[in-house]
Amino acid sequence: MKRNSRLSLALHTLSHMAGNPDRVRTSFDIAEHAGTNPVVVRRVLGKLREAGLLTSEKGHAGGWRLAHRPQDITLADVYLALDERMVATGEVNEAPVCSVEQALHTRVSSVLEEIEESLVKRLSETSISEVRGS
Amino acid sequence: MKRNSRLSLALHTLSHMAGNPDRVRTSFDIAEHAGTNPVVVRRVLGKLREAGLLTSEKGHAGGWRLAHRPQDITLADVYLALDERMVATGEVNEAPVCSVEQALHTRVSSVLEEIEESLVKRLSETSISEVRGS
DNA sequence: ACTAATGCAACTGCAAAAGTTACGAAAGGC
DNA sequence: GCCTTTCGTAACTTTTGCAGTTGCATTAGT
Repeated sequence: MKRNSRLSLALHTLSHMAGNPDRVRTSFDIAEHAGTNPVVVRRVLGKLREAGLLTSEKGHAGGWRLAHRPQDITLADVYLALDERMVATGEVNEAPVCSVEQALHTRVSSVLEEIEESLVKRLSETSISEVRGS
Repeated sequence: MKRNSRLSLALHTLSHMAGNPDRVRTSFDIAEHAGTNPVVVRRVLGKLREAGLLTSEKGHAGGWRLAHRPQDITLADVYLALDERMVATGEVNEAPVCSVEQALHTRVSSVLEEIEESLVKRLSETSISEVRGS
């Protein structure tokens, strides 16, 4: 797993959960399936819990579960929960050195923001329950 | 300079060149203005030369110059010359572990490819000569 | 009590990219 | 012809972000 690994992990996990929503899964099981580490899983899924997509329970028989029906969770929900912003950075030009750079930044940023929006819109058209069926 | 630093450097430099196309600039001058290092500048601008956007000359009075009229060079040309692909990765799933992951990858990749295309299209609408004027 | 799970903080390891140094090649001025 | 200036490029070092790891506290079920 290389680039966008957090997003990949999150989407992969939730897609599986969508196929069997009642089953509770431990970080350990998820990590094993995804070829990673329970702590990493908890870090990533923790963000999804903060966003209200998942719930987690401690102790015996604890683990992770979807907070909503699979068809009510879209790829955009997952993407936004991780606040990754693949396209636009939202960075602020700390020291706007020269006017050309400033103008350029403004111009490019607005394009990137627009593209970012259309990415989210596109992702919101697919729920995690409909990933199967190519 | 942080993320997308190569692209930032390239766009910034070319935008300046567009404002005074006949002036030859050395890597040293460009680096100084951009707050970086001549070798880094040569690395980045070298890609643009390969793509036919710039020419460089060695020796006394050598340096960098635009290969075309500023209005004929678009932001997309620069972006593509660096082959950065901000959105889509073009990565191939080396070991498609499970069918869910496979289906997910297919689905997400097609969205990202589409977004990548629209980014390039959007960037191609602006030339480096029209960066001024917010 | 004991065990199994999350939550979290701190540290390590690694890989990608920038930065740096060094040297060779070419072009022009003297 | 020699010297300076510039690019071209390779090799190395530094920085940085992130995954991975370890350790421990907390919580819940048996």
